[in-house]
Amino acid sequence: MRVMTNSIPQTERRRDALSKERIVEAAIEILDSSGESGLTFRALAARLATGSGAIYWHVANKDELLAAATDHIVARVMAEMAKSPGPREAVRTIALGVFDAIDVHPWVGAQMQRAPWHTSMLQIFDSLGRQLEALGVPQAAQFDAATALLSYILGVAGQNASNARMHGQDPDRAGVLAKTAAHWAQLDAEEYPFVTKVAHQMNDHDDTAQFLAGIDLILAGIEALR
Amino acid sequence: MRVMTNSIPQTERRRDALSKERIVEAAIEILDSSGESGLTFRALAARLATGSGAIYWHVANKDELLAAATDHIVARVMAEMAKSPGPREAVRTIALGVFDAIDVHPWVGAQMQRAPWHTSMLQIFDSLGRQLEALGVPQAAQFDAATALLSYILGVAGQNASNARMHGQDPDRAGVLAKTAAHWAQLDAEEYPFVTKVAHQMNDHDDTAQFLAGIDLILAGIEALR
DNA sequence: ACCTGAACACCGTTCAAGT
DNA sequence: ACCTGAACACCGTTCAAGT
Repeated sequence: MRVMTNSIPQTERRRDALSKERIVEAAIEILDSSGESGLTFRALAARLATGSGAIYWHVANKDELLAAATDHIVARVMAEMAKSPGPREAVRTIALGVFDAIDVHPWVGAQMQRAPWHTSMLQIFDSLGRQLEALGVPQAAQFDAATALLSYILGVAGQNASNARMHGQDPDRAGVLAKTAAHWAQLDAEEYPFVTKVAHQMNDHDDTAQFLAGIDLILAGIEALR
Repeated sequence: MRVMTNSIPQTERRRDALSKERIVEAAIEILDSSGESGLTFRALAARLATGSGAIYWHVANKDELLAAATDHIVARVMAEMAKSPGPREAVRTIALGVFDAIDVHPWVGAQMQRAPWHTSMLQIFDSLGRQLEALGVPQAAQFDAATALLSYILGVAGQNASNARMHGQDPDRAGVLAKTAAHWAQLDAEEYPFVTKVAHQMNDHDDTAQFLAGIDLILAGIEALR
């Protein structure tokens, strides 16, 4: 008769055992609450009630940790993406999904910039590219068009990330905009004729609407290719 | 009779005296040769044959140093910009000037992302915006259009910076592209139908041409606004 | 196999002490 | 007024030692 051991099988660990998943989840929580500068291996180890070296057993280094955290967010975005009727709407939906995710997790924007050809970016790139055929874009132009869309999205993503870095979790978004508008308005009109002219538009300014306006501009240019 | 001191007037210092200008110049040299990670106050102090604390007498902190270095590069780009005949060409010239500067100084791309509303960025933003009137863009749409152009430029800038961070001063750009193309080609065609389709285009790939193709796409969209 | 936590080799920044 | 360089408070990462 074989003796049954009461040891826990390898696939079924203690609730509080360390794993890459738990580490990534904790990292995302720290990134969301304390920003990019708040994520240190010491802070992460403290939250997981372990030593900083233990994390290195599951994760190679900080780059891999940030990449895994970004993958986690992007995967969720792509999964929740409802099928859209037309290709034009699909592109807007993808772009908006990324934009909203970065609004909630600004550090994702910085990470996307840092590793633009990582898996999570390739998923977005591919789903953008898939729509271009349906839009009637010639084969030869599809690559450039998809790259343009992705570059624009990454540009806005990076700016949102740096805004968050600068102003933290500042709830007074309107106040920041008003301050910028006032600063622009008082610039030398000889040196900055355009900025002084559009300064007032900074006040009643909708980030999301402006982002979509840019997407529409590129889409209009793409449709002109036919 | 007043005694003439032989002390050097304040405006005319010793050749090797420290100054913000000399510090910024040295910082740019280090950034160009060793990349962003090479610029430390210790390395900078060593190159200037002084103590690290001395730098802080002329520069508040590392952020100010990076901003000043970026201003220096951007100012040169904007100054060398020849007047272009039409507004369409002017936008392309500005964009190309920024693109080329970032090609030589990839760290500028990262810094532009970090501080998008700094003086040097405002100059670019303004000179882009000035062309839109001549393009016949309605007043209400000019702000969005200029922002879209800048966001796209910043997006490409950030990607170039991260490429440089990854591959350093790697002269084998073609080899890197070939490697990426090979990687894309062997991806699962079910999961990445678009990426696998365009993989071969990564091989004979011209960064500058692709960047300008994106600018032209946005310009075509802008011209459709009339 | 996995975890601990001290130790190492760095950072940016400060500051008492010099000239 | 400007410079020096040791010191401080951090980092990411490693690794001998534990379980």
